[in-house]
Amino acid sequence: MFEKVKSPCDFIAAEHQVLKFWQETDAFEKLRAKNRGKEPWSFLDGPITANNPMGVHHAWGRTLKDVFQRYFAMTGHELRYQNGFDCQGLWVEVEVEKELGFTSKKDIEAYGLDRFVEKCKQRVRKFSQVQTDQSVRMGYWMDWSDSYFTMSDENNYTIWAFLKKCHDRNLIYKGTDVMPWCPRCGVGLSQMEMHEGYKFIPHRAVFIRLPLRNLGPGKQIPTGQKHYLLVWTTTSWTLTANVACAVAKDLTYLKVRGPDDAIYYFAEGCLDYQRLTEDFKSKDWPSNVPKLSTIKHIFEQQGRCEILAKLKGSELLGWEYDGPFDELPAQQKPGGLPFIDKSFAEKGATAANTHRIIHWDSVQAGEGSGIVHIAPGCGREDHQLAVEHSLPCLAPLDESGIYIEGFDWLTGRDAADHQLTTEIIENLKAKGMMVELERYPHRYPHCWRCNTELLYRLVDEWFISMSWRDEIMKVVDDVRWIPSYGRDREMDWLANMRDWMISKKRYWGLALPIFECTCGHFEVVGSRQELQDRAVDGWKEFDGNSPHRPWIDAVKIRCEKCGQTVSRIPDVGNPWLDAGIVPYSTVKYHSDRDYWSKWIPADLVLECFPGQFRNWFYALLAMSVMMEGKAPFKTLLGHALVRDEQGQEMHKSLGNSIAFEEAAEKMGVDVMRWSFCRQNPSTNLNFGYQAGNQIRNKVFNTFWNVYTFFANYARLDGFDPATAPVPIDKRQDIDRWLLSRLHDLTALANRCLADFDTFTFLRRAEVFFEDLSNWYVRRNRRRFWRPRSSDDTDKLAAYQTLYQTLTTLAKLLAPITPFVCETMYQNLVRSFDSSAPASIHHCNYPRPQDIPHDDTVCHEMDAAIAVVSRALSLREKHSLRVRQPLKELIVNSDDQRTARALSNFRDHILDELNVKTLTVTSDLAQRQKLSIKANFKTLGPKYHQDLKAISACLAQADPAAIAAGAEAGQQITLAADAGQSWTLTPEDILIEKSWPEGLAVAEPPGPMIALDIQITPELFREGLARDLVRHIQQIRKEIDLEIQDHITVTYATDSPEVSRAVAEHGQYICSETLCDNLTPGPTDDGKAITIAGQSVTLKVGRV
RNA sequence: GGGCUCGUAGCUCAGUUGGUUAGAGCGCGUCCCUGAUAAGGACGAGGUCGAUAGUUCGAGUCUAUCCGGGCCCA
Repeated sequence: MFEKVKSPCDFIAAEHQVLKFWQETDAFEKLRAKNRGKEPWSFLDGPITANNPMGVHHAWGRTLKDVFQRYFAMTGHELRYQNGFDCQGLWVEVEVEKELGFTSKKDIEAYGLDRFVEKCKQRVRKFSQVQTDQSVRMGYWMDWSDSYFTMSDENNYTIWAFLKKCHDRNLIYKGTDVMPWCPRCGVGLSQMEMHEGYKFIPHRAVFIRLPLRNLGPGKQIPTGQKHYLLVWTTTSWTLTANVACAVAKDLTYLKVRGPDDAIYYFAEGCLDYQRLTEDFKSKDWPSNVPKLSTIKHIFEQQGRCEILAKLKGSELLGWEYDGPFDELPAQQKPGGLPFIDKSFAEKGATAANTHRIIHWDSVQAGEGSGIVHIAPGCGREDHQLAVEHSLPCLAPLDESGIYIEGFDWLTGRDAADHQLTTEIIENLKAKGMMVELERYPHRYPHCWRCNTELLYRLVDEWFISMSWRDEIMKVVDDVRWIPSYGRDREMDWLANMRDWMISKKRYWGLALPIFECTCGHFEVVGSRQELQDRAVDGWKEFDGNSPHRPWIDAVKIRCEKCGQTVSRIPDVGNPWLDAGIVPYSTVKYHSDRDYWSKWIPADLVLECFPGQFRNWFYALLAMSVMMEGKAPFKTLLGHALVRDEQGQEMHKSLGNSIAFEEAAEKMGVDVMRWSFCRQNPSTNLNFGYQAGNQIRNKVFNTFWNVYTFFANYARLDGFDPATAPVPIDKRQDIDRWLLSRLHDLTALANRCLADFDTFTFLRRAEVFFEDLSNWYVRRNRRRFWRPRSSDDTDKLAAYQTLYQTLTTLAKLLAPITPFVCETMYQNLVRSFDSSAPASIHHCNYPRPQDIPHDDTVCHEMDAAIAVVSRALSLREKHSLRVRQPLKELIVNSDDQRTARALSNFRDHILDELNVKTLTVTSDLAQRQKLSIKANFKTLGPKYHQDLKAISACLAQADPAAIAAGAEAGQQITLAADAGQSWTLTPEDILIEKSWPEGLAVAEPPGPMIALDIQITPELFREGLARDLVRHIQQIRKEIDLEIQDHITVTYATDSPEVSRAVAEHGQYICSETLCDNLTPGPTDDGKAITIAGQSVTLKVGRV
């Protein structure tokens, strides 16, 4: 027997009950057991960073992952259900540093690497547990005892194997490069990480003048003259490392007499250039920063600006100048600093004596002066230019952004210190080099973790050469990308990426198995065994520890080349190595190759795509191509970002982010899941409680209310789902219609979910709920209320139809909203059939072929609904409430289908519209009253005097006949009694059509229908009776009666109309309201109501 | 500068292989219904489908160019 169901439902409380139920009944394990050995369906989970609690944005991807896993389980597949945690890397270190109150790497070293790494591991364990608990709450079925951790030994050693393969192909190298560097983290940022932290902020920018030593070798500056290069920079600290200046050959430069009557050189295009005019208008422009001046303006302010000559950039090449900080020892150090180039050193080349103008294609006129200050130790392009033009490099900063030895008064100072910038500017002023100081806002990179402004440093790091990118690009087309432009994104990245920088000078992460000897030779160790075999020292200290710093650092090997004892490089690895190796490290690649082949390539990878084309997807593809020459997944589904309700990015600092737990307990997990699944994954999701409420009202309340309606009546009626089904042809058309719709939805659900598209499915499901609730249930309520009788076949048909629909619907939606579907299933199915699967998630997914479909009935219903909708519109237009019965609905139909539909669904249409009769006709238009008139305009000129007679004659004629003739374009002959006759052309007749009084008509487009809106006194009284019923029902509700309770009603009214209505329709009123006795009488403390302007007092009592 | 992507109602978005009158939700307005009821429903206003040109019998849909937004790369 069904349990009584309450409405509305406390969905959140119900979710907790279901969680308990699953846990107590081991539901997940039973599902696994059921599917073990079946065809595999392989999902590969991208590791979630176990560094913080998960947020609602994680829940999107995890919901989709769960949905597809559940679907493929219900269609009889074996799954691995392995969740992954990303554990290693700087992001964890940063959080641990915060916990411990550290501000620099020195703090970590002082604290002790072993303790620090242990703290990192603890943090990962803690948050992996938090995320596990959260995931369980959201109904994510995974084997939570078997999650993989990227910090595992297996994961780390498998990366070693990958790196070894790379090294076997000579792809690993150590390179120096200038890279963005976070002085706080003491670490270089990869190309991948750079993108995260650009911010529009103002810096102090300077125009300086650098005195020319000559105008090219041998061309002296005329005595008495001063010639300057005008140079501009936003990072004045880099001026200390200036080596050269760059111009573009083809650009035009001006020779200008400027301040101090000196000669200045800069690009012509810069003279009047309005810098950052667009940005100045934008809302991002800092309010305290004034608009930028043009060079012309600056010069004129300082005295003069007189153009003396124009030169091509090529004419400036080779000119030599005095650098801004040539007095620094570093500037005078042969070979540069700190990476001393021997060949330069031998020639005595210093930065200071190298200063000259070089060519660079990228120089443009515009921002700045068109003469670019080049500091090869402080900029990536600068460094490349230095290589091309054989310039020494000065790299002034250490890893904390502090000036190294050799920079005199700057040494030991922090380059990012504002005070230092001020001092540098003062210094330039004192040397007479300052021209102008300004504040210049620009997009400047920041560390995406700690928000520190980045610097550019010359460093040495380890790289994997990507010379083999073609091999990776080849497998990109083996993958199905959803959305399809993902493929192009990935290809774009692969075509443009630089070599992969894999080292980081940090502590918690993959220990790069690179051993570099002082002799220059380096080796890559490919496994733990290999390391043990080659260890000459430290194995004992290491053995028993995870392959992390500091323990791994103890192990030494012997250099193959020179025999020296060699240490591992201290660097740790890029965390995308950790995640990219997962299809190998977590799927027994090394221990069980058959198992691996069974699961890889995975059928599906599903992640949030922003960023991942250059991160995880890239690492997966690259590493797998290196390992096995193929892509490790077949389909990739990417989804976009979660925004707040207004479409703003969610940020804790903005106060608009929603914690997962809060959403779960306030909105409910099923609602959350629905909102994720109904979203087109390629567009950002605006997530919030208002949207959630909408979904709960629209979808969940509707679903629940239909379920409640069914369950409570079925319970009262003793409906038994096991009763032999009423044959489909013995059911009503509307039953066949509903089942056909269910058939269609089932087909769509299978098609969509197998194709990883929840969104199309759910949009259709929402329409289905509408139809189910607002059409099927509303239309069939009376079949369920009907008292029991000897022939209950029709009632049974209704129960069975709705029962099948609800149980099928629950199963169809079980992957999407596993909680509410489970709740319904337990009551609808399990309460009767203890042999049914214990959980809905153990059921087979519904198949369309098991549900009947009748095409004709669907089309007919569409036609019937269209008529109803038009008729309701007519009622609306004429302010006729539906409770007021009307006499007749006339539908014009000249096609068979509509006619058949109207006859089949006649009762539904009449009942729905509260109309007495339905007439179908093919000539509704004929009911229009035609009137014809003479067209005096055309007749006048023809029959001057006869007009009156013609007019009289037309008034006598049969309008229909005349109009028909005129419309057919025929000539019309009129004959008067007097014997006169006229021949009229169609234009001579004016035809006017009007509908008879009392008929409301909906004209084309759309089916033409008419409603007889004349309300006779009988109809009016019937309307009154219905109003009374409605009010009595309302009172029943107010005094909390059960639906099966009987009542007595006493009423009092002065209105003879109402009294007569009661007299005529008492029977009807009583049966509708389960009233045993409806009598006039005293109604003390009764309820006063007004119906149709008449006041009535009602008193209702339970029998 | 190059690549990708988007542009449909006030807002958020659907719109299948080109095919009658371009849809939904929210908001707004006017009502209705109520034995699903702390809900629900109907109707209405609101659109040059970013612009222009082209292909076609027919373009929101295909092509080209331009304008505007976003993402990515340089």
